[in-house]
Formats: sequence, structure tokens, C-alpha cells
Amino acid sequence: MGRMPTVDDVASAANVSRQTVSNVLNSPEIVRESTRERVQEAIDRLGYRPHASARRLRTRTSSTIGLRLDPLRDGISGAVLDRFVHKLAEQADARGLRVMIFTANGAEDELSHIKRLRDGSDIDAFVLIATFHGDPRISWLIEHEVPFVSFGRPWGSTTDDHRHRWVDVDGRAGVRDTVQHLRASGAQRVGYIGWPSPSGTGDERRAGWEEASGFDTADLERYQVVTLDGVDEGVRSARQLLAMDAAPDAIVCASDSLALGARMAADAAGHLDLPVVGFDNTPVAAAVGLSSIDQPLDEVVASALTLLFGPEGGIVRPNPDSNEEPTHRLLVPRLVERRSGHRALGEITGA
Amino acid sequence: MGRMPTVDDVASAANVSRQTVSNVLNSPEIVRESTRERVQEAIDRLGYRPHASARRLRTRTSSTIGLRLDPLRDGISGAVLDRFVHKLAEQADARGLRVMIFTANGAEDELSHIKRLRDGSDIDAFVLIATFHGDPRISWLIEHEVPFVSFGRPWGSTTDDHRHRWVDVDGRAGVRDTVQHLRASGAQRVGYIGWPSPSGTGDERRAGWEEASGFDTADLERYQVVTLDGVDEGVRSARQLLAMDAAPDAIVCASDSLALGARMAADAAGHLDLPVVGFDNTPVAAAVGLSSIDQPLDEVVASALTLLFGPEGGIVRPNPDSNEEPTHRLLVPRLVERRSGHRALGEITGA
DNA sequence: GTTCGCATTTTGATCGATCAAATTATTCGG
DNA sequence: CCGAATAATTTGATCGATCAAAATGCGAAC
Repeated sequence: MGRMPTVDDVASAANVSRQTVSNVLNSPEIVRESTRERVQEAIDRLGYRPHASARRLRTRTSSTIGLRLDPLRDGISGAVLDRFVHKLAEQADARGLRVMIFTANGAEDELSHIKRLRDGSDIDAFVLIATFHGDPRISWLIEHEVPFVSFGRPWGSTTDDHRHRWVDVDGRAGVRDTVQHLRASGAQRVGYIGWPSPSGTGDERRAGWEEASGFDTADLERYQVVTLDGVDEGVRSARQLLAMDAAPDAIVCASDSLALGARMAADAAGHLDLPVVGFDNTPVAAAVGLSSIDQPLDEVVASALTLLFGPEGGIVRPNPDSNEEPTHRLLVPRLVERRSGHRALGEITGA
Repeated sequence: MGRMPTVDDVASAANVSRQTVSNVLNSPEIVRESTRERVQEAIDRLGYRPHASARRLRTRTSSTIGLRLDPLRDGISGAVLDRFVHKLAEQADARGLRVMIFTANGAEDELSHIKRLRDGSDIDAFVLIATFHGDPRISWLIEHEVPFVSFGRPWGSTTDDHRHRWVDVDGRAGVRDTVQHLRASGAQRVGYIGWPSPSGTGDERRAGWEEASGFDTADLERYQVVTLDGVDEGVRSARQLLAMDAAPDAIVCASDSLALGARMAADAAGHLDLPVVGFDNTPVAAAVGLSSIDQPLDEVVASALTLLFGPEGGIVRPNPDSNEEPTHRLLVPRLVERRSGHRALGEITGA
């Protein structure tokens, strides 16, 4: 394999100067059409491709997004982030951006990675996932004016800092709509299985249930179970709810793991028609025919990139100035119903 | 944020020349100890980090691995590749390598991405996953002497081409060992649920079952079901097997999706103790307590990197010369048993 | 005390592109 | 047909590092 052609090679092949070749690539509108065609023809004929590192050295931008992969989760819910990663790669590509991934043990470790990648001019902007209360990454990035966007709203103090661009899914609205839908479909008492507080996302989802459940304070206590995530936990919690005097006739869960357990417990207890709804619409939910609240990841990713780079561009925008455009987006998830009309898990296990 | 320090800044701070600073970073052994310390101190004090693009421009290497993410799978099994991606990022990091991801629609599209990334000197080496029979990527990469390694053996003609470095998991041995183990534990007739031929991995797994099953030709036909992947398909296939006259008393499946379906069908039919084994040991298998054959992904990734870069280095090695060292590794998966002693799916649904 | 050899450090050139400014070509009004 | 204004193109410098080769220092041998 011979040496790769450079701008100079193309330039002499097309009888123009380097800069003109560069202009054809980067600002074609300022080059006369006849010249542009001639240069383009030379580019195609020689198979020229700009050397990414040389360009980056000069322009001081890398057109690369950094993304930290979270520690592997044993649960089912990890799949959401995998889908997110995939879609980010897809859409970044469409904008001519590259995605570089890395892993880290904890926020501190991640910060050192971020510094290294940032200082090496390897990466222009970062995408953060799984933000949490008092996240040190966020304050550091703001402090050092590193462009970033997070999937997950800022929990805590920096909520209204316009320098923090974020996208999130309104779990509260998603659960609220779902509960309303269930009640409109005839459910009298919608129970809830969720995670212990404080948990940013978990608390929001619970709040959605509380708003739409129609329960008084006492019943709000009775009709919810607080538990860690997991299938076993879902089984136990659902059993507990179904053993009540006026047992719930529908159950909403904070995750698909919990919902899967709840579904199994409900089926085992003979409640084949009891609606059970999970969250995240993971492959598992689809595989076993479980209703679930789906996060619109396409929109999440599109919004994240728009906040970072603007509607079209592929160039990093400076940190947003105070009160121009919104620096965040809150998207509404939608319920994917799978139970009615679909072969039910219960039809199988009970067959 | 002021301008980042460069080698020259460090050099004048430590009263040495640029090159000495460069040497401290890249060949510390040739710098006198006292000088090295002085320079190092200046590096630390100024917070200097080498500019990655500048270095790459000069050295013509990027220390970056390209990885294409497969199209999203709706099934449960996609999780294996996610774990692979994660572990690759982890181990690459430990070697000072970066991982860049991209997506593509089909092998042709992927090739054009590969060309672009390669020609832009963005990427030194590629990692391919999900290889298939007559994979055009492989021949192109070999042809153009682009370093690469695949997770997945070459199916078909190029099997013994030493220029193709690959790592794979010996599904045949994994299934064979599992079947032997089941028979040693008392199973008389081990059934098999797998995918239609031709399927590289699928055929290997079936072969493992055939070798260890102890069946004659006729029974080999009777005790296996051929079906596409999916939970529903697993349910149907298991029902079919369990309805036989001398029904199997253990079932091995080509995937966790199938196994989950089979488990559910077996439980529903009252065979709570019937061993069902899946493949891939996905989070779902762990969540519902399903036995599964686990791919040693840590070793897979470690082997892949070793084949590409050598035991320690972070520099791309030239394409392997003919018959020096092995250019592939075949790893043996191991069975993770979850049924015995573990709370069974049956205990719940049957409770 | 010179000289040779080795260890250590410095200097000049270069990687491939873009920026900023200078230069040349073209258009248009009068 | 000329000169100014604008369009198009070219030239010189530069981004930050490493390579290759030259220069310097230093101890041992003669």
C-alpha cells in the first residue's frame, strides 16, 4: 500500500494550490464552479482523504464526542444505556462526528479520564449518562468550560445553571399518563412498586403515580412497595400487594425487572388479566410480552446533539450564553401496551 | 482557561530542550535520572499533557481501535456484544488505547466507514464482531493490510489464512461438556433446541450436542428442534419435545431466549426439576435463575488485544508473518448452573 | 594531556492540514 | 477602455509533537 495522497498531491494533479483544495473541502461556495469540479475529480481519482490528525492539530477541534460506559449492570435495565450508545453512534455519524468510549471506576476516575482526553485534544465534548445528586463531573466540566450534555437532569443545586445542557425523559409524566390510562380503562386501584428514596429518577416516577392514583395519603402508603431493583424483589413486592384486602387491580413498576417479577407473581396467583407495566421497554419486556413505558431514545439523542452542536452543525458551539435559547429538553415517554390482544405470559405458564 | 502548555513550555521551565521533554515521555531510559526528575516535576507543575493529534500526525499512529456496533437486536442475546464492547473499552484503556465506535447498515456500508477512518489515520486497527460466511470485510482488510482481529472465527474459505487474526469461543466444546455433565448427573435423554443451518455458531453448538448426546442417527433427529431465535419459539419447541413418548429429561438450547421459553414451558407442564440450559449467560438468565453457558469475555478481549498488539505493547504490530506464532485463539466457555439449590422459576410461578 | 567512545542533550526538518494575508483575476459602472 | 470593487486563488506561517542527525559532555585508556 503506497503512501496516502495529501492536499499537495491533489493540488498539483488539479493544477491549483493546496489552499484551493482545502477550500473545496471546507468552503466549497467560495471556489469557482469549474475549479471545484476539477479539484473534486482529482480528489476522487487519487482517492484522497484528509488526514484527520493534521486537521485537528491545526483547527484545534477533534469532532469527537467522549462517552463513558457505565459499569456493567447485572440487571435487565442496563439495556437502555446500550440502546442509547448505539443511537448516539448512529446520529453522531450522520453529523460527521466520531464517538470515543471509555470506562471508569467512579466519578473521580472518570474525571481523570476526562481531563486526559480533553487536554490531549482528543475530544471536543462529552456526553454524560446516569447523573446523580451532587455529581462532581458536572461542576468540573462547567468550571473548565468543557462542552458537554447530560442524559439525565441535574439533581440538586445546579438545576437552573444554563451552562449545563441536559436532556431527560419525564418519568413523572410517563407514569402519570399510564396510571390515568389504566384508570380510564377500568382499574380502580393502581399499585406501585418502586425504589427507595432518594433516587432522582425513582422519586419522579413515584410522584407521577401519586398524582394520578386518586389515593388519599393513607392509601398512597398502602398501595406502594419500596424495594431495590430486581426480578426477585418484584415477585415479593407483587405478592405483598396482591395479598391485601382490597388488592390493586393494576400495578405499575419503576423498572422492567420489577415488572417481570410482578408479572410472574400475578400470573402464579391467577391474575392473568391484571395489568402490569414496567419502565424502559427493554428487549426482555418485548420478548415476554410485557407492557412498558418506552423512553424515546431517538429524540433523546437528537436533542442532546442539537444542544451541543446546534441544529445542523458538526462544530462545537461555545458554552451557551445566558438566556438565549433553552439549554435543556424534557421528553415525554409513551406506554407500549403488550398485554391485550397479545399472547400473555399467563397463557403459557398457565396452559 | 488559558492556553495549554506545550513541550516548549515544559522545556524552558525545566531548562532543557523540547526533545528531552519528549524523551522523558517516550524513552525515559535514555535520559539521565536527575534530568528526568526535573522535567517530570515541570510537567506536573504545569499540568502538561501531550497533544494527541500532533503526536499522531508525526508518528502516523493513532492508538485507536475501531469497533462497529451491530444493528440493535430486539432479542435478549444482544447483551453479549454489549458486554464485549464494555470489556474492550476497559482493557484497551489499560493499554493506553482508545476505542472509537461507529455503526453501519450492512457489510458494504461498514467497509466504506472503515476506509474513511483508516485513510484519515483515525484508526490503527479494527475489531470485527459477528463475522459470517464469505464476510467481505475480512478479505478487504487482509488485502489492504489493515490490522484487525475478529471475535468470531472465519467461516468458510479463509479459515487458515494466517493474516486473519481471530478469537472465538468453542461453542461445540461448551455444549458437549454441558451435555456430558447432564448425563453424568443422571439425565438419560438430553434434547436440543437450536437454529436452522447454515449458521456458523449454531451449527457448532448443535455438533457439540450430537457428539455427547449418545443418540443414534434416528434419535438425533427426534430429540432436536430447529427454530428461529425467540422466547415464543422456545416455548413452542419445548412443548413439542416434552410431548414426545420418551420425552427428554434435560434440554440444552442455543440461546438464552430459547432457554427462557423452554424453562417457562417446562415449568408450566410441571417439570420443575427438568434441567434447561441456555447460552451466553445474559443478565436475563441471571435474573430469572436460568443455567447458561458463559462465554469468557474477559479472556476473549484480552486475547484479541494480544493478537493485535502483542502481550504488552500498545503499538500496532505489522501483519503477522507466516508461521511464527498462532494467529488465533479458541476459548472454552463454561456452564453456570443456577437451578440446583437456587430458587427456581418454577417455585415462583407454581407457588 | 589528548583522544576515543559512549552517554546525553540539542538542533533543524517534518508530518498534513488550515489560517491570515497577499496576490492575481474578473466584473462592472462611468 | 480605465479604475475601483469584488471574486478567486496563492503564498508564507503555524498548530505540537517526533525523527534524524549533529553537538556536547564525560570518563577511561594511552
